Amino acid sequence: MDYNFIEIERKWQSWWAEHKTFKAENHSAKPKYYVLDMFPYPSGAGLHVGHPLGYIASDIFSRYKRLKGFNVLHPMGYDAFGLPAEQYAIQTGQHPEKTTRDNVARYREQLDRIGFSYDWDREFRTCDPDYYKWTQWAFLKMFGSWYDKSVDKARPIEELEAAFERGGSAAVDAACSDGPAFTADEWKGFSAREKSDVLMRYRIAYQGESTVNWCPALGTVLANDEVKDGFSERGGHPVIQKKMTQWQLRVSAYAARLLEGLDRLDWTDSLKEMQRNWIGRSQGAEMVFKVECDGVQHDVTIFTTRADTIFGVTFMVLAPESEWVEKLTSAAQKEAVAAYLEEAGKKNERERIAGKAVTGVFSGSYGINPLTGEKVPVWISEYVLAGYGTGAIMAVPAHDSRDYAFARKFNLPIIPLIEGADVSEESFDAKEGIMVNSGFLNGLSVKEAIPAAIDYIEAHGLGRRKINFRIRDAIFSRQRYWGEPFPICFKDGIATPLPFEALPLTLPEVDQYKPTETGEPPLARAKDWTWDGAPLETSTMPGFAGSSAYYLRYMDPRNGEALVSREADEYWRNVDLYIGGTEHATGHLIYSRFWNKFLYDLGYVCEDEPFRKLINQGMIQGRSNFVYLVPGTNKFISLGLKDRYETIPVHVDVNIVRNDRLDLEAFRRWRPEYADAEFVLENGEYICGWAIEKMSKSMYNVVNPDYVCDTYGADTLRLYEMFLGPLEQAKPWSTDGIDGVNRFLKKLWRMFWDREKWLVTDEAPTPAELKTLHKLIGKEQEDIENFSFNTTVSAFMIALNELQGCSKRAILEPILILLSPFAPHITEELWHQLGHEDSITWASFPEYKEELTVENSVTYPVSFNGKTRFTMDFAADASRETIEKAVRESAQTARYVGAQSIVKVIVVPGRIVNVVLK
RNA sequence: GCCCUGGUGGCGGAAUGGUAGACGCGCUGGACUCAAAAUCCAGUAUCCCUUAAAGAUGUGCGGGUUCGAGUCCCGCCCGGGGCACCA
Repeated sequence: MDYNFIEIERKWQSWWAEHKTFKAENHSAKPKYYVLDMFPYPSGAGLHVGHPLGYIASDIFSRYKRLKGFNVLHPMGYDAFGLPAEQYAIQTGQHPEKTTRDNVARYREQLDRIGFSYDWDREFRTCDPDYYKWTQWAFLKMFGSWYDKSVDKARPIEELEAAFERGGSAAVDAACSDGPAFTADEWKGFSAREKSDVLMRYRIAYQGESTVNWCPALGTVLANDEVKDGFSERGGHPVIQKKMTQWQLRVSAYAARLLEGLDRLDWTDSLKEMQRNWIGRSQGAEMVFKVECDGVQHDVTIFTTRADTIFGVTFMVLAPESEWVEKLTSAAQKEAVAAYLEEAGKKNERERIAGKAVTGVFSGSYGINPLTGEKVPVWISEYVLAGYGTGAIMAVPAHDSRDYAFARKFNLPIIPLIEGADVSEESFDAKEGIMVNSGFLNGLSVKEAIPAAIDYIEAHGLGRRKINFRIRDAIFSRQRYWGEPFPICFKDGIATPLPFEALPLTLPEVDQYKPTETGEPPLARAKDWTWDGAPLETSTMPGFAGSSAYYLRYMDPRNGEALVSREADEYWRNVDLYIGGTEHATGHLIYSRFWNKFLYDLGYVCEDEPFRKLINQGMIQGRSNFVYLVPGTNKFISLGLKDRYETIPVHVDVNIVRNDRLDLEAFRRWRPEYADAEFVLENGEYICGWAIEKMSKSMYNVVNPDYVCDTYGADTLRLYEMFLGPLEQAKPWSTDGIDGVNRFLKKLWRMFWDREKWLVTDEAPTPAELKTLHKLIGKEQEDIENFSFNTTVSAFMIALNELQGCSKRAILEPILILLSPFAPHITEELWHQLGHEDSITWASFPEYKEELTVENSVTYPVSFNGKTRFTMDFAADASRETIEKAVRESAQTARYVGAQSIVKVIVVPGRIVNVVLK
């Protein structure tokens, strides 16, 4: 019998499906383990070999955990709302639902071929109304909640109204947008419209005006994480800053908890660091500067992290968008300021970043340094951001490089405050040194001076300690069709939530998927897009809405009454292992944590962090191949000879190259223009050049997993992707070496079969064979737990080499179990051939016996200077010569260390390998 | 600029502070074969050298700690990723 992987893989894939082998029950006596992949967006291009890397790793771990006796939840689904399907719809008129369904079907087919152990009964798409009902539900809950800072959690909005009733806005300490304070009586006197406006400033999902990223080409707003360097992440279109009223999520209210929660997570340092940067906590002080403008006094609050440098303030700066600008512009400067604002407003974000030009204008007003009483001019400049802190700063050019550049440009004074700091060429930004020119702070180090300055400021009522976060609220509406509709209508212009019974509010049909002529979102095209006579919201939710709580839905995917039942939630709790790429560090992984914490506050889920352990699989890059064309001819030169000709490199499809050798016939067939290509060969072969590039169609380096499954089988693909290198490291795909793992599987097969002859016997294994087996068991266990899958595969190869010719059931059976997470098909087949009825999935991981793996060794006492000083362990086969030499050398070593402290020296032929000290 | 990462043969990559280069690919030679494929066996860091033995040199660079450093410490260089007028 031959190793016919095509037949074997097909057979077991359908067997698993029929027997629902991987169905997870929500009740079990076994301990639970939840393994999740970041679900894919089903694009039209299908999967390439890079996609399954993380899926294979998580599948191996799932199967391993099952062998270890866990009840494993390992689900899969699709993040199906999104831009590409919509843009395809705009071009072709095809409904995104249809495109999505087709793409999902193709993904499913490709995934099925790799033999994943998903519980497909739990599959869903985020665009299924049964699913997005719960996305809409969560939104309504956020709409109906506010954030109480005094207890640090979200609470129902009714409780806020009650508090206003009792004591007005002063009665609560809430995370909210800016607005005027009011008393209980004023609240009671407000109209319905006014009350609604006030509450909107407090809601966790709220509508508010802010500067947003507007992408004209896409016709929609984007969240901060969807913009990279001033261009949209999807499509790469320019993005501009625009003030607009949009739905937003008050993520900023959770900033401190999102930051603090990271300490309890088993994530990589780099990913935690990315989130920390994104959240951007900074500790400092708010200080009030009196500012006089045309004889009128104002109190302007600034934020600084360097309160110690207050004696070096030589000017103040306002952000152009700051509301202070209008109040603090003097009559004399009005024109100049207006001109500056207009100029600044024209620039888009990209130019602002790229230019980094120092620009600004004098406002005409002067502030008073609260400590020195000194008068300093107030300037306006775009280097100060309106959205951070208070939108106003005190400038200390001697110790802040941005202030320094500004001071130089506009000739403002620079006062150094740190002993020995030379500020003639550049500012001294470091937080070290001894303070000078700083009144009561003189003589303190910077680290002492910062708290001392803040203490002084607080004691004199000039300001207070303050922690600022960089993270902004998430813009939650998109002017697009293919997303969740908002369950919100506008009754008399007041945003009103739809009742729960109205969910899911399904997407209406529209005749076209693009915005209307007047620039309204596509949903404005829908007929009768109203609820109870009131117009419905026409924007839809962003992509991250559907992916923020999907891990909860897998626990209980068909529940019509709740996102997840309390029972299911309390059983599965949260994700034990989450595998996916780093690209979601500041998007999905922040939003999910926020969303989960919100649901936790309201008591819908029992864990406040969704993903306990997270592993980032590295990206698989493409390995492109080149042929070298002599321009103007049809002649191609092999790599080693190309320098003898004038050539240009041309990308060649990697699928017709093996081990950098070009398949000449396939090349001639590849393109009509190459049909009569000529080749200059070396040693009868055409050697291609290569380069590591992103895997993409245009570079002809895309490798489809189907191709690998056809030629080598899914088991080879799985093993090979793991063998390629460490899971978390980015690495190029190359098919070089795939033969090696394929050979390994064939070798395994031949331990069972010699052509038609069944080889397995019930003979008892030798000690050496047992030693090999137990070495393998120990190594497997350790490496899998550490996600070191590449060395695990190596360990199998070593074991098989050592066990050559051994066809004993007592050895082969445990090996099949060990290997089954990696190569489930071949092991399942051989397992059944050994006479088992049940799936290998339900076998137990073999028990590890350490005593069977200890190296044979002989212990000798070593004496010198007439005394036995220590013992040495030698390999059993070490020669007399070796031993004598080792003793001589170790005696020298012993003198260095002091012989008494040596307990033993382990020696293998030739050299001392281990000196064990007491 | 700041923060993560990583740097080891021809290639992918192994190495709790203890024989550097496991395992695989590739390459060389051999066996089997009419021949090839498949399979199996042996060799394969560099230098010196006909070869071997024996040396010497070797983990980006320069120092240090240690009986002993790819691994730990200090200072650089280079690649990959993230953040960035965030006061």
